[in-house]
Amino acid sequence: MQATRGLIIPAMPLTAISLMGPTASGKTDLAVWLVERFPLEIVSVDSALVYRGMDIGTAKPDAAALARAPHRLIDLVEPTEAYSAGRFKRDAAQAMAQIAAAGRVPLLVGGTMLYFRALQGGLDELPAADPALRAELEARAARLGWPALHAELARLDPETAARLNPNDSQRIQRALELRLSTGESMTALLARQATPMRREENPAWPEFALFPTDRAWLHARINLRFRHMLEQGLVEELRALRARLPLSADLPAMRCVGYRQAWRFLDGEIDAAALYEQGAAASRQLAKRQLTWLRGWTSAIRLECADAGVRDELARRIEAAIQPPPSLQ
RNA sequence: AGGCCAGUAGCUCAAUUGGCAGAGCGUCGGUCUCCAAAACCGAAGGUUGGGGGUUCGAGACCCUCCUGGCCUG
Repeated sequence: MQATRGLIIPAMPLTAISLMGPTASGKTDLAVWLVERFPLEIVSVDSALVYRGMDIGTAKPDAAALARAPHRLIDLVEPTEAYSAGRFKRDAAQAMAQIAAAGRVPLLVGGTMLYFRALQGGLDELPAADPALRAELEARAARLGWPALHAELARLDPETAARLNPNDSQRIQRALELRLSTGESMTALLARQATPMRREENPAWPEFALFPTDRAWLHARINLRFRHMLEQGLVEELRALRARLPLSADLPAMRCVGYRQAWRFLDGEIDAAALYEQGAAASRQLAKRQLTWLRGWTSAIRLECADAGVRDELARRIEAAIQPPPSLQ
């Protein structure tokens, strides 16, 4: 037990606090508010906020918010680059260590659920992505179709092929990539791992999830927010990025919600009305997938985010987590 | 006022000479081991504008009413 900044740290140190939630659920505002009241420091858990220059469409916190509450793991790479869950796991571990060394507790805030899972131990040690090999597989798929590559995978790694749909391009590509680069099947590589996938049953630190039960409420917020993004110049932001960087539509950054649709608008494929409709719809669908993750995330404490009292509720729980009752000390 | 065209799933539209009402998008649910704001899978949803008629059988043909659009005056 040690005293840090006047707080009693429990014998089992509090390594972090997670704040998860679907897009537009109010995570950032809440996190900034919490940082001003507790010895916390924000680590962004968001696969889109890592891209420099993509500010409007990702709802990146503005300068004022960042001044009040600095965020780690935003603006890490150019939109021409590909980030990854593996890299996030390393970057986040480093950020969390630095925050802990400074006597604060990392507040992990975001909606990229695979990244949260990776942090909780759900990513085994596997070779990183191989861009050249992926490009080769991509080219082959363009010629033969993904079902043909799925058939190939069925010969090289029957177990993995059996659980993948013949159209599941990304996972077929990943499994082939592993098999071709290491000579071993993904099945064999995973079987050798000492640490089984932990999933969400045994979190290493407290997890909170903003979970709106009223879908219409969330949809209204999403629609309004996307309209504001367009008014704030999402299209212009992308136009400038395209002028500055050698971007293409198939880059991960350009497949982000809003940017994909703005790209098609700039190319004249859709009009302004369709840009709004399709962008808002993509955002609603993202939220739905995030909610699907959260439903199965049984260890997280759910908070009704449409409720005005959510702030104080969360503050109370965080206070209790940071400073456990005397009986535990 | 008269004439013409249209009305089918939440939206946009298909449906052979009258023969089991479908698709895309959206919506909902799910999958998820280094692209995850990605990629993929599944489901629900219809008194075919209303009423009447012809027919073994009508989304389709006939009558009538309603609604929208266009043209003419």
